[in-house]
Amino acid sequence: MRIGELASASGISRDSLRFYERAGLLQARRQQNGYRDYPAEAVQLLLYIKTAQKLGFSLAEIGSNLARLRTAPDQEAAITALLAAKLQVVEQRLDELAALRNELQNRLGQVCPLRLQAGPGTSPAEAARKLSV
Amino acid sequence: MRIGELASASGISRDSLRFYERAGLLQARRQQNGYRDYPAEAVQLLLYIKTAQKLGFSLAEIGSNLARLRTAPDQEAAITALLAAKLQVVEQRLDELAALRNELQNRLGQVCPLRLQAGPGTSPAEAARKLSV
DNA sequence: CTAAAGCCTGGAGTACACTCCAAGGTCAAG
DNA sequence: CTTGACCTTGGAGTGTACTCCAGGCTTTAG
Repeated sequence: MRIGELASASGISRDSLRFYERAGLLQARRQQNGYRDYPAEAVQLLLYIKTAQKLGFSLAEIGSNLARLRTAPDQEAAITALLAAKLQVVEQRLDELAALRNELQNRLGQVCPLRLQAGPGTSPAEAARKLSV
Repeated sequence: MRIGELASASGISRDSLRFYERAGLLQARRQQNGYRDYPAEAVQLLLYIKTAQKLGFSLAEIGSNLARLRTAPDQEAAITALLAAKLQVVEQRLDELAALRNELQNRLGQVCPLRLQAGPGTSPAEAARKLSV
């Protein structure tokens, strides 16, 4: 599989794929002509990378996770550990966001969210204060 | 209030405060000697900025939100609209994260999350495939 | 055989949000 | 009157994750 195919199969630009290679996330064999040659599984690996990014992992973190995975004596245990760690991150973010949502809902739940505090001649800074969550 | 005081009161570095000024987020009057002079409300405004950043708004977005706020004919309606927009963003992120959490929990819920698929000689790419959420 | 499409490399550029620095002005304490 | 803390400016540097480009091979289609 050449880089262009992988790019369209994964939805990740050729330039990004080469960038990932420099970052150590994605290896490629080379054909005689020097072209990169990817195994079919690379698509899945990129899917994983994308997901991890969505979860807020940096490429560096993803890379070291993959490296740990490669060298783990018990790969299944390693994967379970990674999943558990991911789950923790996700749940922490969920909590934070839920707290923010509740704050917002409280303020919107009032008939007029600012009526109790607002006076005439409200300054921008005052308005901002009322916006602070 | 001078920049150093505001920095320690808000937990934002002096350099960042000057950066925010260049970005149009934070104005300051000047004293005779040229020193920046901030009103006490600046602390609250920075609190709002921090919160908005946590919510994933870029400084540019935050700046234009503040500008809209400043010029809104009905400031209360404008704030309500901003809060509602924020709430939408937060809820969308909550949904995405919840979906990811469910995926992770499903995989972890199995006695061994990979037992059904794993065989001998599992390659890194295969392992990654199983990690794809 | 030629043209187009695809690949290679190294390096520059971009956007974001800082962060640090040099060179210098201001001010209060000792 | 000096020392040290604090302030000013402009500009350079950092890290992340790309994105684009020039210059030059290789391959494929007609």
